[in-house]
Amino acid sequence: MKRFEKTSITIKDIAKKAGVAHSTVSLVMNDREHVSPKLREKILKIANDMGYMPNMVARSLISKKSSTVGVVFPENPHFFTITYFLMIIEGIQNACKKYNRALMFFSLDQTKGESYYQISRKWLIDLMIIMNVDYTRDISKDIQDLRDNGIYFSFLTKYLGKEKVNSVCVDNFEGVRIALEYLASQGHKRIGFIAGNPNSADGPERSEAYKALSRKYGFDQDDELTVQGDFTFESGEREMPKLLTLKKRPTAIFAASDYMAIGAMRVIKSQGLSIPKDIAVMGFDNTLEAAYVEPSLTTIRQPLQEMGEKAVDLAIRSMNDENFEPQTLALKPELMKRQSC
Amino acid sequence: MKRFEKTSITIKDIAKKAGVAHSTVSLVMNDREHVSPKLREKILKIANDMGYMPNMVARSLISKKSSTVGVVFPENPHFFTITYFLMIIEGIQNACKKYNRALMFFSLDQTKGESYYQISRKWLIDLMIIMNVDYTRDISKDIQDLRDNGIYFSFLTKYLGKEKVNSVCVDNFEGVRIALEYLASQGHKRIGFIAGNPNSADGPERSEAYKALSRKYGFDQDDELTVQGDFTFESGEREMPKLLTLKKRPTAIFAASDYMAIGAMRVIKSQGLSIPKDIAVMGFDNTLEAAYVEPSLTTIRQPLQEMGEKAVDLAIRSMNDENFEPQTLALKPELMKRQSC
DNA sequence: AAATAAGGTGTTAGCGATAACATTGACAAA
DNA sequence: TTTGTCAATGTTATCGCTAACACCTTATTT
Repeated sequence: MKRFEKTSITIKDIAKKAGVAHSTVSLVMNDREHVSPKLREKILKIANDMGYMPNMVARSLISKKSSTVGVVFPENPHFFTITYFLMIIEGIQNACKKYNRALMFFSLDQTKGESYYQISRKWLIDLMIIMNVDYTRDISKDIQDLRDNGIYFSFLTKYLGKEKVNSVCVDNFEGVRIALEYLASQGHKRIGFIAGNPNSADGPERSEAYKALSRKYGFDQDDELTVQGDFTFESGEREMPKLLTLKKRPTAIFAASDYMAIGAMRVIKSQGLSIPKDIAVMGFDNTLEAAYVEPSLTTIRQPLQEMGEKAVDLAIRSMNDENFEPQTLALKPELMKRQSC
Repeated sequence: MKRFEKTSITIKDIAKKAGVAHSTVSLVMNDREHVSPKLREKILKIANDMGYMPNMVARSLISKKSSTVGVVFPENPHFFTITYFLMIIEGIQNACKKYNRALMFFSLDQTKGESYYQISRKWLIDLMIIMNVDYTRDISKDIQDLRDNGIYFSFLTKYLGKEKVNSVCVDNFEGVRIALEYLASQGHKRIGFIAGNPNSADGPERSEAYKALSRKYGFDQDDELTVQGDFTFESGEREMPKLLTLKKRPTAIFAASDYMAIGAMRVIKSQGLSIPKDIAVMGFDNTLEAAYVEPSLTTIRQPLQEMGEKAVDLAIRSMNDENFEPQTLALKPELMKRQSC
């Protein structure tokens, strides 16, 4: 055995020292029955004295599952600097602590060409959180593969496919309603709307909610009041001038994301206009930056940490309960009153 | 074999189909020699057709190393919402892509009581990035354990112990110099300094640089011009009033972190004072928020992404080259001129 | 033409753990 | 005493993969 110069303490070492079979040690380590309390004590003591650490990899191999949570996130090169995702990850991390699992990250970019299932199999991950869905490709097959192989997962964002899957999202309709109600209560009647990424799940949903509700609240219905962004700061900066140069300027702007709202604010301020006196601005998400901008951004809070945590919870429940029906959790948003409205 | 109902494609399946031994398939999969090009082609084709994915866990077990990078981060409960760390993680993530490794996260909180080495052994991680060091406990032993067991690692922040280890940090002295030079060039002579966490590596270093250089640039030397923060927003908010109520008010504030600078700015603005007209503010770090606050924060940029990437690079080099001397990389900071000065 | 080298490929033994199954032994029932 | 039962352990076979080594071909050398 010269191949491995250094070997760490294994159950065999413990077994030898305790004068028992290694399988007995395994039973003790897994808190299973059929071991007398006295022997159990003895083995635990020896294991502790020797500084035994279970080898999770060996465990994973035999059990065909690693006790990790795999998070698959989008191809976006600057994923990690988007605080929106970060706050979700914090929630996932909390859940991992709770369930005593390690956390692994996969960017689809990195694993180019590999499907969710392939990633999971490669690393024996039995629990996946899929952070967004690229709706330009069909993922029914991916889902089927995961299902067929006993891999439990949740989507983070609403899943738009036909399948019943675990997914956690925010109640966009309610969020938009709260936002518009607040704007209405402030006396606004003419609202500019900056829509979000049409290829996402949230973008169209918020747009539709806006369309439906703006009528209800008696806002002006001109088409030119809606411009198309993609959730990014830059798109807010790009689209805002279109709204500012309208013959009849809106008195308030509702952006489908904080980033777009912040981009829009920058344009508004650069025109020498005052927020909220000349134009009020309302965002959506409550990312970290919302509290830091000047004036601070009134926005709709998504419970992002909670969403991350719940996504893991759902997947765990699916795993533990055969009969658990995959479900979509739409969490309630909340109005964050700040200075921009 | 009823224990495992479903089995995914293994090298044995491929070997059987190709009519060779599974070890030959292994050679092909690992791009090793001693396989004729023709056979290699054939095996690769079959593997591809069957949708073969190597089982990284089995690979890890036999080779005693998983091709992952383990990132150990501090106990801080809100770690993930601190953009400072996030930008570093983005760099680490980039490096992982480069070296084709997966990324695992461990919060020390989660793995309470486990040492760096124990974590690494548990998951067979042979490459670790240690995100901060709690200098209140001795980690010489941890380092020795890692070394003894062939685990390569880098610290992210300057390592203050005696051992020679890989570590990546920013050149704090140079950063402070650039900051103070700029303030001096703006005509400031009376500068308030908000110091950072004294238990970190960066805090004291920046304080000392400030002490040494403020004299050189001819700034006022009153002790009361320095207050003690801990890098957080709250500490900036807490300490700023002490500087504002000095008999002779400073004309500029230099905070050892952006978060403290932003906290200080909030206090200054709440007093009806104008930034930078009444008081200029200079930060340190260039976290995401610096660009969003109003007025935007002039600060010293730490190349955070680059630091994360370099930390992995160093560890990899240690691994690949027996003779590579562990080293400390002090990256050059950069002045980000914005509106607050 | 025989000996040697060198390239390909198969055989086999683990890595550290779990789990099915076999075995042992103590104690109760017959 | 004999048999049966069941709890407590031991034996052994994998998990999917890598690597040492044996073996069998072919080229190359003399």
